[in-house]
Amino acid sequence: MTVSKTAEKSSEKPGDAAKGRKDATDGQPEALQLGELSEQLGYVLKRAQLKVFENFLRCMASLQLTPAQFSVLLLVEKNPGRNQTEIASTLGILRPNFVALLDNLESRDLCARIRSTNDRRSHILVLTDKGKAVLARAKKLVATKHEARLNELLGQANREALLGMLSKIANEF
Amino acid sequence: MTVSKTAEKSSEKPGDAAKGRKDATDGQPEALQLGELSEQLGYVLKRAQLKVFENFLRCMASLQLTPAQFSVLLLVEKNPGRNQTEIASTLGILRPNFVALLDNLESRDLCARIRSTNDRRSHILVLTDKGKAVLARAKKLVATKHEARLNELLGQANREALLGMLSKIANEF
DNA sequence: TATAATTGTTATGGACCATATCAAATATCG
DNA sequence: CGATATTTGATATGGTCCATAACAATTATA
Repeated sequence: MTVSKTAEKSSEKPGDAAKGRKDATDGQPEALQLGELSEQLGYVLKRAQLKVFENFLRCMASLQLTPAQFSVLLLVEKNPGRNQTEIASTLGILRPNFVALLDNLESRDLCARIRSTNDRRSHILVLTDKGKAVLARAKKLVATKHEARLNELLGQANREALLGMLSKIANEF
Repeated sequence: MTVSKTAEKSSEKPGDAAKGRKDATDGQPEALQLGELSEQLGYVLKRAQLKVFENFLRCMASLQLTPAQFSVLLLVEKNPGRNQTEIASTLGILRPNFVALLDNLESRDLCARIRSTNDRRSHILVLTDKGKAVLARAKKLVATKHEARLNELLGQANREALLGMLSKIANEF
């Protein structure tokens, strides 16, 4: 299969260069070739993560919860009575950076710091009633708007397989 | 190494609370329950992404290339003769933030900005010889150290399935 | 030709992440 | 017991990445 006879090497491959791209006279700007980039797991992983977070924020707009805040509420609900260091470290948040995050949640009356009676250095974390209520609504939003859309896109089985592989990477890589 | 056998059992449920966790007398700090967090795709996705980037940086330590820098080199190699706006935007990098990134690569003589003769506003991007050589070595490192480890962890078929699903999310979500 | 749009760039502010340091409280050990 | 070390929450600070506004030079458009 001989492709073309005259214009074989004569320029106009998608990215030729400084002398001859005429978008003005021509048509579209000719999309770039991603090439090996689309095979790089790190690249695709990052882009997918950004999309998922973006969608998460949209779904949670009415509750004004970021992914990090949501994860804190979830973890405190599941582990009431733990202190800041424990909650922060299992989320991979450094203690200094956890302070402002908690200040925010506490100022919105979603969770509370309680001085521990055992160890008066530490602050025990608990959800307030409002925090529990907001979290319940957040869970519903995530399930119906966020995760549902992922299921729709990938299918239930694929979504679970994806979760399993990502967990493996997160834990064993 | 005398193991005290008296305080073996403490009858504490994992998250009991402010009245009675005695790590001092007891054993381990009792790991927290992730609960629904481990089912949140966004959470697992983010953690996996961090792990993958971290490993990428380790593999590239000898070449001092970040994921972003590597992606720029890959894209410029595949699309020589494009300007900054085109390269940056297909990578999701805003033009202002792309300047410093390019300054870095250019100062290391990995790529070059060339004033276009068509449009003297734009800078055409090309890899230098050194840039091509470094990128070739980088590709080898990524293939043998980075992606190989992922294949080892997931298996070839699963790795490809993972890539496919992430691409779907990145593009269609 | 006058006006609008584009390109690379600078300046700037916000969000997130990491380290050092501190006071208060507790643990450890002589 | 008491001196020292460690832990906890907190502050200060710096780095990186991300986003917006603005600008000069250049090009496109009305």
